Amino acid sequence: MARHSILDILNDTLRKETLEKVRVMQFPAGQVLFSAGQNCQGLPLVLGGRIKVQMTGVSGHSIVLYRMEADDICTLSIGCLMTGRAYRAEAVVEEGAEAVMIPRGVFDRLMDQSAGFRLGIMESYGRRLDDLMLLVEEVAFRRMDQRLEEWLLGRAARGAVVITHQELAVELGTAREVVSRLLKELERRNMVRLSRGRIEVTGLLDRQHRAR
Amino acid sequence: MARHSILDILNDTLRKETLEKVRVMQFPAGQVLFSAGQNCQGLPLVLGGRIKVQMTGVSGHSIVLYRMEADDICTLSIGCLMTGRAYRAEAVVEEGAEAVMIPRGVFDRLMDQSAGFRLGIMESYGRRLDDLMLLVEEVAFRRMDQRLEEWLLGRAARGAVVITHQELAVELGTAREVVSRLLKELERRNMVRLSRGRIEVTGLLDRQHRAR
DNA sequence: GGTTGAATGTGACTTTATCACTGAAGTCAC
DNA sequence: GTGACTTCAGTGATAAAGTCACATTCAACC
Repeated sequence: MARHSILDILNDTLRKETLEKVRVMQFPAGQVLFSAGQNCQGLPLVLGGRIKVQMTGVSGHSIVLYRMEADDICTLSIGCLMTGRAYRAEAVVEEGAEAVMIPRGVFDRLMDQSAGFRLGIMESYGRRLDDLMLLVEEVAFRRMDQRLEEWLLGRAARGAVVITHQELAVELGTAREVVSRLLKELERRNMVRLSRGRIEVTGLLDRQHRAR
Repeated sequence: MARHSILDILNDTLRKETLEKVRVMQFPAGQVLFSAGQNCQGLPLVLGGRIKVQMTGVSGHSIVLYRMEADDICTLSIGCLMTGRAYRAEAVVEEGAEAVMIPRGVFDRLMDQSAGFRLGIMESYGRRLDDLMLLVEEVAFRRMDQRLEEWLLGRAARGAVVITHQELAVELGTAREVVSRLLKELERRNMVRLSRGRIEVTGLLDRQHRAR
């Protein structure tokens, strides 16, 4: 069954009516949920899996803006849904995802009838704005070596990640060569072990646990 | 009288009730509308003037995220208002501004009663997300000299701006020295004339009008 | 086992950031 | 008006990051 906290908030009648009008959809890894220039068909409520949202600049470079996981709402879609503008970013499924697509009419009705639903939407928007503001700061001011180390820690503290340098460059919004060189340096310092398409974190320490 | 398009959308009863419960406030240039860490007192609807929203990173550097002018809604405040989280950014009045402060209760009521109000809020959110996404791309991938030229064009095509290099650095999210050097180079090429706290644009051409 | 394409490595060079200053332009007190 | 102060701007040296061009390596597939 479709499990999403924003649906739990609804009263029984409203939830029942909603569930009758939506369908749960499965998205295999790799599938593009939407891409730049496309129009929005409905508001996705993510039930599971992982979806990354990235945009490609005029320069042709891409950067990952944020991720959606279980219980997230695709906030980006709301604006496109309501105003009819096209998406500016692209959403790609990373881990087979499951989502409910809420069509415009149902969304309007839920916004009208449920204060809880409205709160959920507003919260989601707030989080997303926060995420993006933090990203701006990170991209503008933080050093790439630190950002790389943090990414690795967040993703694979003492484990291994399967990712190419190119993909990692898109995560951080930089160039592949920069990632390659920084990783090489980390390997030289015995903090990671590199192999083709795979990075094993062996001795990275969290910044907090290190002397500054 | 308080003129804001999102108030015009309301029906007469609702508008009247709303206007009774809010007050129009004046903010002189330089005043800080809110700053990081503070809690939100209400949703500002901007009636006039100009307010810049900027954040300061852990590094101590600041960057301007976006501006609000007449008819804008301080989207950032909604999240803080609804969830009780503190502001992460700071809003500074640039040109004497006028705004209506909508308290939480009134906001809830408007969201509940007016589909038009909801649409306005959602549109505003969508625009803001778009702005921030574009900013991320700009900061991550575009060259500083181009960004500087565009800023100057957008702000003072063939006129003069009163701004220090430091302030301009915050606009672009870079260091003062970088701005100084780039400006010096533009002056050398007779595209601007520099004086203390003032930049006169004399011969900058819009990119579209130039050969690439 | 050779071919192919993707992934990674690397040198050379440019742009941007950082640091540590110097000097110049305004402001204010007296 | 002159000196003291403060803010703003200029600059050299160096480090970090981005760009370009190409070399090498690896894995997969006939």
